[in-house]
Amino acid sequence: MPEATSSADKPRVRFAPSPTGFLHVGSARTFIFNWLYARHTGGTMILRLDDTDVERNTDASVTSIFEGLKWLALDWDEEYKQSNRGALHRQMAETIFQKGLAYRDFTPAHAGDSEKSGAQGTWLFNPGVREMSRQESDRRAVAGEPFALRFRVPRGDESMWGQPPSAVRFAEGKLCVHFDDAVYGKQVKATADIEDFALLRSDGMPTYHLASCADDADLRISHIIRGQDHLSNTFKHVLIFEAAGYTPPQFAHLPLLVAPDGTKLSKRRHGPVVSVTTYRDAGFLPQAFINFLCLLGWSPKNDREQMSLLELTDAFSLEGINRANAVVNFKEPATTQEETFDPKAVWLNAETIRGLPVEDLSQRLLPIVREAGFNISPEKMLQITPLIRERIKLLCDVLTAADFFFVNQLPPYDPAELIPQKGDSAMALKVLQKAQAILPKVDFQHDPLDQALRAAALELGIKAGQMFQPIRVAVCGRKNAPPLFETLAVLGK
RNA sequence: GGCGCUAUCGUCUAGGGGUUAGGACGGAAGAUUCUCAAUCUUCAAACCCGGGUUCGAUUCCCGGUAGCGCUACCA
Repeated sequence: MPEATSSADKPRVRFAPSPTGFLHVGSARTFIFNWLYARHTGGTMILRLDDTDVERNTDASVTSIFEGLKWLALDWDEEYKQSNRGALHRQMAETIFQKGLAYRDFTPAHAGDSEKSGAQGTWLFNPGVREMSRQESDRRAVAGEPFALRFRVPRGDESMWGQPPSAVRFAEGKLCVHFDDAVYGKQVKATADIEDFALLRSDGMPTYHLASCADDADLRISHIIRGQDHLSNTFKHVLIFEAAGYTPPQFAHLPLLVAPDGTKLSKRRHGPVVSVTTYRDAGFLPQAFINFLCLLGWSPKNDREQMSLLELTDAFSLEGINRANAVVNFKEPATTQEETFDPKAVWLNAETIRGLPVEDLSQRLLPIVREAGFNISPEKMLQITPLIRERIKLLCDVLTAADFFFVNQLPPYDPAELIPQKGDSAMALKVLQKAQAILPKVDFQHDPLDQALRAAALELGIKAGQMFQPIRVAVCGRKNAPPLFETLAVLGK
């Protein structure tokens, strides 16, 4: 397929969060997929705040979204706010209304809502209002009676839907709405199963469906890549686009991210593990986090797992997206502090850390160490970094892996730890005395330390390991630590 | 209740009418190393159920079941 040369032919995609909560991992993945698609195709990435729900919008949420996106360090080319575009939305509503494809509903909100769904079956419209004459409708509107504007979903008695190409046509004897999803394939739904949804609320504010479509049309969005929870809404959106005289864009719905219990991710139920900033604060690298999210619901189909942003961009395609929901395999936090992240995310992070140049890693580690109250120099940090690089999975692990480099006084530890394998406290004492005797004379470099301590072990008639362990514990305060000679060299006399 | 979507190891996934059903994480065992980590080797672990179609279905079709989504003047 020849590349489009005019920018008008390039894809335009958008990420459109509604600021009613913090940025969660599912939204982050939607952003990432949109971004990847835009960058892969040389298209345009748009960020649009879908803030039509005045009641539930919060500034804290807006902050959380920007904070999360800033950390991911993925950019966008254009930015919009729906609340600034009300005129556009109302204009589209007016257009649809004037075509006779929408009508005023003077029924008070929520009246008899318990009857709308449930055992009674599908609710389609409030009785009587759909057939109300234009004269009466106008009269009551002029009189100031509040109304919602509802879409007149074709029920088989309309003629205005005839002009091709229309998504509304008969299939198996039923009037149906059709569209082709890039992920889920051909989708068909009988209009008899679509209710007369609202376009405008009685306070004049647009609903999500209207605002979203009006903006997508106005911004010339070519591909709508979003969560699968919108798959059934898409029939309504197709209807809106066509009623307003636009060709619907290409849709691509993403499988949902769910919790290990199969339910959708929610902060209330599952805690902070669903929030992007939690991963940031726990010491994930944005690259690893992006990598992890990409593997949820998408596959390059060649067994590749660790991939750079460039490789992901290069490999990304809508065809690689699969259809089944994916579990984010975190463990329910047993204690309040313990976050047990998806093991694969942690592994990917550890791999990414290992792949980072020492200088970069050191630079990222330094602020964490300083934040914890240790005034350590960048030079020192640079020396420490290679010793712990293979021993940390999250950046914050630096505080537990390298603690003894930072403190003047080791916290108390069990003296029994000093006793070497197959040895006793007498041996430990012997070793430490020997070390005390010889170390002051040794040059604190790897090779001299190695030679001196091995020689000492030989002299004492014990194994090298038995020699090293008491020293390690005395120096580090625990048995498990980086290699001894390097550690001593960095620590200095 | 109605409508829609989905179903491969514990998890993420590859595959596809005939395969020893592949990879990764996690788990187990071993090797290596001054401990730990890293690394390497090995092992256990899956096609939801029932019908069809077919010489042959995990794969295609239908039904069931389960999960999820939508069914608001929320998004």
